[in-house]
Amino acid sequence: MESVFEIIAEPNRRAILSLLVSSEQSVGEIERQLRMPQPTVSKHLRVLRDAGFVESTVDAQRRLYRLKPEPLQEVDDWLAPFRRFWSAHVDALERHLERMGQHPTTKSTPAKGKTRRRK
Amino acid sequence: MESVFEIIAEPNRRAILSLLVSSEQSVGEIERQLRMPQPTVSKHLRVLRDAGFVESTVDAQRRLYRLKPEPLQEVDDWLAPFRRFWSAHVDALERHLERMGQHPTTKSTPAKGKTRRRK
DNA sequence: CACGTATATACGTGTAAGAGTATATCAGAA
DNA sequence: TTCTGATATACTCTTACACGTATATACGTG
Repeated sequence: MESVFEIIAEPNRRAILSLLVSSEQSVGEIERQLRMPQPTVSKHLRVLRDAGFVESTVDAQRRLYRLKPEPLQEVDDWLAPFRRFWSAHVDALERHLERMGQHPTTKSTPAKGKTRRRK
Repeated sequence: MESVFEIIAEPNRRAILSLLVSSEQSVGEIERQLRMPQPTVSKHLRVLRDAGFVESTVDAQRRLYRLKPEPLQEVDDWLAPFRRFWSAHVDALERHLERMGQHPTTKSTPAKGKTRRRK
């Protein structure tokens, strides 16, 4: 499995991680909320645990899984250089649109702050 | 190929992206710097281009590839909730270490306060 | 034109990973 | 102990994808 990027390439695993960001969950809770078969959940949790994305504690027959920050921070670190790159790009684009006096995609961006867009 | 996460799961593609963050490069330059066979480079560039990670312009026989920000921003956006999560965690850890009177990662603050509390 | 350089694509192959099903393990209740 | 609920693992099957090799396309130069 190797890298953290391969781990989060799997959609179900990303779903599980997103679910755990709010609070810890048991396997059954994950299973029900994400509507995926229990072995699937367990197998993905195994992968996530081996890679350090989650940890678990035992509560009677249940296992409670919770998030661990390090691996995703690694992804975040990898993104750092690109973040610098695209903020420069956004600035350039804004200056360009400014000179053009046009706002084709954004409708009069209110004020300051980073203009984050989502697809 | 679907998602941006699957695209960046491939180590060679990440290497190419990292290379392009500094400036645009031709296929041959990428090939030489990363020491990978030319068809490999071209194929990965094809994937990256189809996914919107890069764009290319023609310069005689060469094609110059450069980075496009949007897909990686998508990754960055997905990371946002987790960032909030782990910054809370770092704070908790720091408070905990504070109570323990230890600073394993930061070199400041010599051993002061013997508040040996356990959780 | 022919030739060399630069890049793209086609084809065949191996391998790994996810899905589904069945079963094993383990804890608690009766 | 036996039964039930909760979770983990084993096994098979299928598919996707990365790779290597070969070839095609395109451009520039002699």
